[in-house]
Amino acid sequence: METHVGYQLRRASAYMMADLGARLEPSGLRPTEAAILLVIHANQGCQQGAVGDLLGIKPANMVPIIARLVKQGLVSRARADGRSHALSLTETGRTLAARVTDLLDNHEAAIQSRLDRGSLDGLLGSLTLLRG
Amino acid sequence: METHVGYQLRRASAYMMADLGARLEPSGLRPTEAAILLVIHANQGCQQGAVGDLLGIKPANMVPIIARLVKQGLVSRARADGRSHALSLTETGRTLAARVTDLLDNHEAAIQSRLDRGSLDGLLGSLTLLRG
DNA sequence: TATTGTTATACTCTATAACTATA
DNA sequence: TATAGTTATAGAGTATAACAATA
Repeated sequence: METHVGYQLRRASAYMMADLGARLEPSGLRPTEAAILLVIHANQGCQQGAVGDLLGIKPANMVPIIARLVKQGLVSRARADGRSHALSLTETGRTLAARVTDLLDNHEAAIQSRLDRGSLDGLLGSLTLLRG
Repeated sequence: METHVGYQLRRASAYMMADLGARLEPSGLRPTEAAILLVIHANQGCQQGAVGDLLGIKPANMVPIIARLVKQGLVSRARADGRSHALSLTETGRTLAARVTDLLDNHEAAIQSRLDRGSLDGLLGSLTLLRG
């Protein structure tokens, strides 16, 4: 299996997700929730569907995730028009987003410390080509 | 998110798993089952726990997977000692393994066609460094 | 008619804890 | 005591189909 890119990709991704999940634990967020929080933070007032499109999450799966973030007091929804909601972070949400950004930076630093600069750039380029 | 290795890894892996799942459909196997089938094929008589160790699958999760492969008539178990089973492929299992190998080769070829030789080698090297 | 979001549901993979049987 | 496997259960992420409300 060592020369199978697909398999190595899967194993590396699984390892990273486990690392990220552990690092995010103090935030109380799961990886997907953390990603959504940061996307909303960077795009205040965005629509739910747009966030899903950006992260590759189907509309049907966005619903319970957003509902939980709202319930936790991190995200607020304002009626944009009759069928869409504008999402933004609450004060609590913004504070947590800053914390999550730090945790995620630590995670990325841990990954990147295993590779030299050239390998990192090459890896990012290759992954982008494989992404879809 | 474009410069986050962890995130790009996750997206690339998800895309690949979807592709692999679709390509394996005619075999009736899921990606994890296909990997196990090929490992047993390459290691006739191996123990269940050894397969799990190799693929990073916990013992508790191996149980239903192997049970299903046995039920499908692809894998047979022989008592090795009182507590371990030696796994091997049935005739049907070997035939399917050959087919699965072809499907997996197609999958890998599709991935690798997006990268040049140097990028591919670099990617495999980097993924190995990140794997654990 | 097309868009936005929702409900309900199922599947795949993974994780932990507690257990049996054997060595 | 340690090993191999098992049972039961939960969680996280993703998928599809059918639907309501709005534009």
